[in-house]
Amino acid sequence: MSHSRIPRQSDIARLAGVSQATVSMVLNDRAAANRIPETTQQRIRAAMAELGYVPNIAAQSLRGGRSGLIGVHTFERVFPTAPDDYYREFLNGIEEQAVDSGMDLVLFASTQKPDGTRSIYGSGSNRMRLADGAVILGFEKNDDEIRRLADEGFPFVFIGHREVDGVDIPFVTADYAAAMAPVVDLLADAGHREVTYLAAPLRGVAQQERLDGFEAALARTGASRALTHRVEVLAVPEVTDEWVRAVCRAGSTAIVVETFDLARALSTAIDAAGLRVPRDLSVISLDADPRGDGAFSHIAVPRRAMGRRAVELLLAVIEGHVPPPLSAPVHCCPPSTSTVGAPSVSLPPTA
Amino acid sequence: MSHSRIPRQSDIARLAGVSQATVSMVLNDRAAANRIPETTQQRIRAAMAELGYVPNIAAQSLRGGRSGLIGVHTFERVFPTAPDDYYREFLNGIEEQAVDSGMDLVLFASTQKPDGTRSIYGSGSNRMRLADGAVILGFEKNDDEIRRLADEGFPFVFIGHREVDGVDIPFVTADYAAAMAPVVDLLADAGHREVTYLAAPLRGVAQQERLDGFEAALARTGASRALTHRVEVLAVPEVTDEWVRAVCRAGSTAIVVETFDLARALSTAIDAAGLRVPRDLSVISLDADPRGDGAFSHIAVPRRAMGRRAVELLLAVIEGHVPPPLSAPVHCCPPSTSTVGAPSVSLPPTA
DNA sequence: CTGAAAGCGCTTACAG
DNA sequence: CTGAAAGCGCTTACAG
Repeated sequence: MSHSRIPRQSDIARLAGVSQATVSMVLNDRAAANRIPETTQQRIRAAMAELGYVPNIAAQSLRGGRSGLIGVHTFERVFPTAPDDYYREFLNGIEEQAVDSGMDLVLFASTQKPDGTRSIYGSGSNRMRLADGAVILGFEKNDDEIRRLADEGFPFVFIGHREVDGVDIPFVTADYAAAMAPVVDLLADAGHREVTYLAAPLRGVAQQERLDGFEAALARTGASRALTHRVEVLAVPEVTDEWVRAVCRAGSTAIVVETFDLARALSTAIDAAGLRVPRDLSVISLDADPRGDGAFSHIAVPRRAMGRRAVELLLAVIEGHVPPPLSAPVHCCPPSTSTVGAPSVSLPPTA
Repeated sequence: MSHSRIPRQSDIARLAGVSQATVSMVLNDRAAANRIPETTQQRIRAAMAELGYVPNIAAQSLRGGRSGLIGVHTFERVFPTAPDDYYREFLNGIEEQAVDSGMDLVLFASTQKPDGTRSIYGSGSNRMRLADGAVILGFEKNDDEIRRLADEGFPFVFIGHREVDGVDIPFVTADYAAAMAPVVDLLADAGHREVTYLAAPLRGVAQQERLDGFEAALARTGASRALTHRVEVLAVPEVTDEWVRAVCRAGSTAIVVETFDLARALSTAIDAAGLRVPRDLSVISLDADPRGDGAFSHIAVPRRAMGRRAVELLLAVIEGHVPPPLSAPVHCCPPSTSTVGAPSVSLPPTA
């Protein structure tokens, strides 16, 4: 337990018999450019190994260098208590790419205010500047803080489509519009005339893009295929067998369900209503169940890929390689057909 | 997009007509100590507000030593691909306490080597020093790296019981030994004479402590209650209805299952064997299902509480308040009785 | 090929 | 009551 003082570059320099600046050069691979002889480099590296040298990130960062840190920020809590973490797969992807890129991740927990929301500047100081850049995700957004961040020239990217007046925001989004076309085709091909779109009450960017994409696809094919839709915004507890029966009675023969938690509730409700999919009702989910055992045909939002892509994009922004605005679309997978069938001709049993 | 330079203390000082040092004093609430007049303070605060001043963390950190960062390290991957993340609840707890303590979290992704393992010094530099201290968790351990870390005087705590020769490691563990006593009592009280302990093949610290605790509790009450046990180490796919029948035929009337994934498999297998719990077989799980809908009575490993406690402990270590060695036990909750009944008198149906 | 020096933005004794 | 100065550990021109 020697508790030896943490070595700094000057310690290495002394041991290797060179100047501290030379140590820095070798460390930063500027050795070749500065024509430092291989033997000197080896001596320096040996000294670094012997003393167990590790750069002081704060000093590097202050000097203008890189910290090797990628920030992850949400304007709400990162690890929700709910068992099905919406952020989970994004984080997995971010982490994977961080591993591949040799970066570490900073989760900004200190920015959380008593009300549970998170603020970049709320604590009085922008902790984010510790990192070389940040990936920002989540439902909430705060245009003022985003604008200020951009104004400071801090590199960041969003997961999900974001637009803030006067700021060019690089973001990664899934190509919902493209993914919705096959969904609409599938339903139209099967002969459906009216579909109910079961939407989540929390209208985050991802949710809205799905609905917009769906309606756009519908409009595009509207002329040729006589498929209409109605939208219902429901919370999970509201998705009951009663509701399912009402949907059928109202004339819908298919349901497009927006999120995996609604899909779970819908599956239960359909069972409770004594209906069978796709015999009595066709269903497509616009989100894969993270548990991997979703009841319905679905398109899968490629969250993990989006997380990976966000880090790649951020790294490019940090390098200054990206002329904003730039978005990096990620394709969704098309749905399979198993829970889509022909429209039911008979009305379902009432109560 | 003014890209106005980020204001620093000297900018405020100029605007307020004071020196930069005075700005620093006001900022750090040393104004009173230094008897700076209220009017001057107000002028300074007004200037800070006007320029939107935010302290530079890197500079503060460089000067003061603290980074406000808590490292989280595992010797294996942090975010496994498996849907049921073993680390998940620990991380939730760590994050919660970080929020409460105003610290940020660093996930060391850069330390991952191509084989998927993670090494503190493997990359040539100890990135961990970037943080004020670290919480280390997971199955794997690397005594050499731990020893070196301790030798450097770097503050860290473990989640899970760890012992390394020559190093006093502060850790947080659940009090498995204490939690096993009621489990054994429950089974003995119900009249069971032989119980099968279904153990996970991955013998991590937590697993071993559970088994040790169980056997210790058995030994303690062994004289008075005639309860014997046999241990079977099985992977999830090996937990079949066949196996369940074999267990019953061999004379066990109860099963203690070590982990939640084994518990899930066991539930399916028992159903497949046509048996009912607790009528034909009593079962206790030694781990709560993260999904929250486990089939059996269980004791719950307080992972979230352990995560929180680990951060608290780490902060104490960082402050130098803790005379190592120290362990912070966390109690398990006792099991309820609903899936424990009297031993079945009849043998189960064969095939 | 290598070193001396400036400076990143801050805090903290230390003088006035 | 306030300012000038040192120094935290680094990187990067700039001289030799």
